[in-house]
Amino acid sequence: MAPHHFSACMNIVIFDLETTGLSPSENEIIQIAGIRMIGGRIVEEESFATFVKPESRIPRFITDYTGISNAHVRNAPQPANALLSFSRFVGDATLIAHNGNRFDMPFIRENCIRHRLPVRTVGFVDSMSFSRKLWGGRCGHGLDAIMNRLQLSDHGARRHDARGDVKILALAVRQMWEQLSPNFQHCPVALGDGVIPFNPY
DNA sequence: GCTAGGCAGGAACCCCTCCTCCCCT
Repeated sequence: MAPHHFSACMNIVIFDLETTGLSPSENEIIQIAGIRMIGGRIVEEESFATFVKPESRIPRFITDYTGISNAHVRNAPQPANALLSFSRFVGDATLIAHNGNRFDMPFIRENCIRHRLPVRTVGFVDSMSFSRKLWGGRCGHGLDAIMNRLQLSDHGARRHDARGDVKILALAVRQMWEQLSPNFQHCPVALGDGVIPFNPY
């Protein structure tokens, strides 16, 4: 089997979560979306998206922010099932999320604990690292700032819906990666670890 | 009309610790 850091750059899943708030220990996941990128090519037809049914109601300000209402999640899978589906989609890919070191990965980890899901380790890269490496520490590294610098439009995607954000993030990652390592032969920023549910199938 | 938790980078300083800001919903 190829070393982890090699396959890491070939098979990537860029993903995003929408939640009921900012605290991984207090708040709940309401949407997961992912899109695959192989060798720098975004594979649109290999996309993943699901709403997730939270135990509590979605606060009004979250519905205003994300466009996701209680009606959207009424018949959605429970968190454990949604996370297991996501894990199957991920396979042995390396994950990328924006500010995922502090937000998305802790949310997944907390949910695995909360719902007693066994976990497995996957490679993880925070896409903010690409921006810091390219543009340094003085400018902003939020997705909006990166979109502006790359002159990326939202391509009609709805911002703050995971399906829209993940498409935009994939384009941004592809461009930033290309500027740092044009052949996509290696990952130009630090590769870390994360956990997602272990899926027995 | 509204909220909250924490990593990483930089400074100051010699190797860690502290601080502040950022960014995600």
